[in-house]
Amino acid sequence: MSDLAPIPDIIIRRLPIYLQALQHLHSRSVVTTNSQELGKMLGISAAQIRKDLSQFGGFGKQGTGYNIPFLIEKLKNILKIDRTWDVILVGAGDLGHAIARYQGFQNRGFRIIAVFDNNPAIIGSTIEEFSILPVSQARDFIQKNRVNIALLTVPASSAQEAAEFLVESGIKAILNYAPISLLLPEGIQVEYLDPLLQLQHMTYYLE
Amino acid sequence: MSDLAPIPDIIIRRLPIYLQALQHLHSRSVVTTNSQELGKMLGISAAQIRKDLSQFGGFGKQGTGYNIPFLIEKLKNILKIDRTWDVILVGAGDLGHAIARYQGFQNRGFRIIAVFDNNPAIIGSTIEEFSILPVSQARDFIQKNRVNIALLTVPASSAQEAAEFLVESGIKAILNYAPISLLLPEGIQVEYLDPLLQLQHMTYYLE
DNA sequence: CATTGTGAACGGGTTCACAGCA
DNA sequence: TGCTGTGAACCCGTTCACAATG
Repeated sequence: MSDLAPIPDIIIRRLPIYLQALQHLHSRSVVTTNSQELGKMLGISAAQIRKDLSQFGGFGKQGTGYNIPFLIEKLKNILKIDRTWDVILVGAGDLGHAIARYQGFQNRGFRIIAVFDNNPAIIGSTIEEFSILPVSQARDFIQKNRVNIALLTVPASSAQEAAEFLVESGIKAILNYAPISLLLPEGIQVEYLDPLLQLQHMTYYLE
Repeated sequence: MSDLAPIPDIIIRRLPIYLQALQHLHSRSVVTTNSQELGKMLGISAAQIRKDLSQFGGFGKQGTGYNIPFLIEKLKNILKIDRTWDVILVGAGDLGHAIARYQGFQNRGFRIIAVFDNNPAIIGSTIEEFSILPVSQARDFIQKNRVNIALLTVPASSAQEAAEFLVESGIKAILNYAPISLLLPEGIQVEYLDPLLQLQHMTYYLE
């Protein structure tokens, strides 16, 4: 627990996966698990799971394994998802519309609280309960509501510009749906979500 | 090019990213680039880009760098995306609907050619030009049309079962939108697409 | 006595530095 | 001269193996 050295990011990336598996077990009323069972579920070695979890403290019990509700709580703590995060959606095109309508985020710790676009033709129209706001109002909104996270669903051609504006406005983490790499200051979290990259990776192994 | 040893998967994963950057440069009519410029665009070291590309042959020219159209062609070859891949969409709930309507795959080397679901209430209804087919017809369809790739957008609770059925029917690659790990035979490609995992990873670094 | 937690060994990906070449 | 291609060095993540323990 005495983390003078930062925890490797690659471990942090696995924690949500562990959490997902644990919640799945929990939903089936399983109370205890162990590194071997988790490993089989996830295709990860038991040793790695033990080593990953041990970075944060002794969550397990020798001889019995891990208590699932307890470990879920701990992982949520570590990942800071023991709360609900407000996020904004920037870009109300087809993709943005689909995401705004999609209920998958709500109840899972993230809540879309506003939708922005800069197309005058759609500003003021509504998606679900959201009235589409002009991007020019985003800065005030972000600061007033202390929003840290943005979902970026603008076209690739304006993604860099939009991202820079969001960062200047106080956004600290961007989930980028646009198929383009963003260059942003150190310390800004960026994740990329492009199904095409994943499809293109898989085809290498086909035929 | 004499690959007795297989190319590490981590390199294959970077190729689509390189391709994306190259296509971006190409669209701006840039004809030549080099490892340093690409590295800056992508946040990857120049040495790594050179080493990755050299795995597949000498694509560059000392002193000048890489010819963009040539390198794009080569990467498409390697990734086998110098053709169009037919894919099926399995699961026509909200998410499946959004993906079926979304035009982002067409014209980028992948084409949805059918949509399946097992809910009698929606079988036969249409999304765009697709008539939703019963899953029971999927096996024949996959085999007749030699489909290799499926987008899986069923609920998490039925994803494992659906995936197994698809694999038995001949599917070789699954892009899994359901928030659950799949256990499938060796040799089947699986990619996971769950925005929540990415959001949960980013929150670790916030505040 | 089954399973964790962990130092040590291992393996492999990344960086370095420079020879080679247009 | 400028940039690629690449062996060697380095670094870091994974696996191994076992002591510790409830």
